[in-house]
Amino acid sequence: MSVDPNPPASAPSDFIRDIVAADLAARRHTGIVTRFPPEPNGYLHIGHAKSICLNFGIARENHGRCNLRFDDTNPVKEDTEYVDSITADVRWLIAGWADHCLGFKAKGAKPAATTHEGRPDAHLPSLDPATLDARLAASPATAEPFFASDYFDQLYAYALALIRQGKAYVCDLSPEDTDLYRGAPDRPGRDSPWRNRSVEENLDLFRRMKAGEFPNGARSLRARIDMASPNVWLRDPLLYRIRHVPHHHAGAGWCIYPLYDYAHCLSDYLEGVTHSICTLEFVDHRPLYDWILSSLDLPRPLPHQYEFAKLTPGYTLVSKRKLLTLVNEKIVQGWDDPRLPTLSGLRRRGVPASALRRFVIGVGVTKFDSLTDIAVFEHTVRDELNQAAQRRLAVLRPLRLVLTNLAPGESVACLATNNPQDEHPSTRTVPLTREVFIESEDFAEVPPPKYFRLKPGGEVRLKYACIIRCEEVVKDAAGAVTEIRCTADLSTRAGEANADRKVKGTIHWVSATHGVDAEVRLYDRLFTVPEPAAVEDFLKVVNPKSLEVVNAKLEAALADARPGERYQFERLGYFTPDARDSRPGRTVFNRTLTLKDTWGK
RNA sequence: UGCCCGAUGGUGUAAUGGUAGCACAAACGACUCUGACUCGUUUUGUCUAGGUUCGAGUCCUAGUCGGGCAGCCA
Repeated sequence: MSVDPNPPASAPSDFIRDIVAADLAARRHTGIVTRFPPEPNGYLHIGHAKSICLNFGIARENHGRCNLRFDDTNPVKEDTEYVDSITADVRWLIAGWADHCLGFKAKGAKPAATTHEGRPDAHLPSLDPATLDARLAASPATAEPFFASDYFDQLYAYALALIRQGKAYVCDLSPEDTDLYRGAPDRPGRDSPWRNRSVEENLDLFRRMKAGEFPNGARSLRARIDMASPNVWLRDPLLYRIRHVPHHHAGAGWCIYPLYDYAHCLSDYLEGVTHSICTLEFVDHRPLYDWILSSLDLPRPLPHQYEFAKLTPGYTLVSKRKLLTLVNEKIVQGWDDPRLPTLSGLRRRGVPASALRRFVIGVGVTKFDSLTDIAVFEHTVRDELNQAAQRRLAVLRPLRLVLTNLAPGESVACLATNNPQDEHPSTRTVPLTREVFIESEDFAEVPPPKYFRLKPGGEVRLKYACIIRCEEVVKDAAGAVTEIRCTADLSTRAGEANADRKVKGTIHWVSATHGVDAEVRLYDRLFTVPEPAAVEDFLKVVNPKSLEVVNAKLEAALADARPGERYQFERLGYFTPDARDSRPGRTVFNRTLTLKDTWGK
């Protein structure tokens, strides 16, 4: 026996992981199965990332699995477009981290009738995740995520069983009357007049509901629990409603659809889920989750529900409805707009999945609703990108600068470091020419205090090149600066006699003759306040400067940058080619984040 | 005036009856061919009141404050 020389650094611990560990220690389960259960009615966002990382994280720490399951019990709001985007987003987020825990099933598979310890059962475990990748690579059409709608037959059978036990009944109350009979949180409800129908009548009516004999809303199947319960979710909650609409995954065979509370716990059971982790608003539903499962004669260990506080990051929104408003009102340009906290938006913006994971894992898991400082997220992204991003020179707002002592055709080769964070950094050559562009804010005719960039008569170093002195400022008729004329001291280049001469400022630049033009999109926070969700009209606090488009000058090496690559434009920030709008020969860059700026503006 | 959940620096969290720690943020300083990175220093905290205990952020009681719950949404 040897001790692991490299135990995982600070393995995360929280109240849910403690429960999982205790369950394992007590041998309540032989393996851990979690699930991530989105409804396919919108795009995944950073809040979902926390849930994904929690569920997949627990699976990977315990050599378990996490099933991706679509909670698709309401066909009127759902669409396969979302199934596809959600599947892609999840796989992107966990790639290289928890792929080996991803629970998928064989395409078209449904729960199989089995027996467990001599008792009848139904079960749909996941495919072995270890072979899933190979399977998907060889034949993508043979595996798919789980769908609650694949359990409709089994769920129907369970409903019949509940009816036979007198634990469910068909209710003829209209939706309005159902509301009235439910009472209020501080006032008990009243029994439905249909609560005491015979088992035979309930069976007959429920079969006829399924057969399509009744219109939408005419009847429902309800659990028979307690109309006076202080917990409103126990006041004979609906199990099935009538909806004469086809289903995007299950097809046209159904006109009754189960509700969340009924479908979710049983879906967990059918898949062999051990720990069903959801957000705080479901705490009140837990007794119902347990009631349904314990009311049926289920032979395998029952899953249990645990709740945690969802992630609420500052300066943004994570409400599907409000996100949809931003998209529909054209405040942003789609679900994958880089300003949105959607996973597709963050990906397009250039945020690495690894940084997103580190962030959502780092905020911790508690039962306390909190507002997470977006600076923590930004710090995490900068930290990852600082390590990984290649450095390049780019000028966002060009100002022409002429080096008067260089000849017009002259080109001085300068060695630039690709990434100083690398242990053995590689280099590239950038050409210094008579005319270059510098950042217009790196010159000030009347410099503010402590300004150590270029000013009349002042000196500054051109990064990777040499020290220059500002000799002359050229202006147009309106008095605006159009050109700076300087002399270059080539003896201060690396390797030359005066290479070590110090000047306070170093600025970036791009050769006017070798540089290329590019559209660069400068993104900023979408909202001007830390908690836009708390504002009456969130559209009033949209940041009018959340996107600025500039025509930038880039060093030539950037001409064939590809989507997926990430760069640091020195002294400016992190940028990535836009995957949607870039064309060969015309790369569009998105700014992921600026560099931290302790000098301020 | 029902039920449920919660409360630790500015923010997010850790401490599982025994030294209140970490990260971010902020401030100052060092370094610097990125005002980045890195490094150093500093500021700020257990909601209140009782109780149990040698000892309480932790356990108990009461209160205060905050959040959730009355979809045929999830």
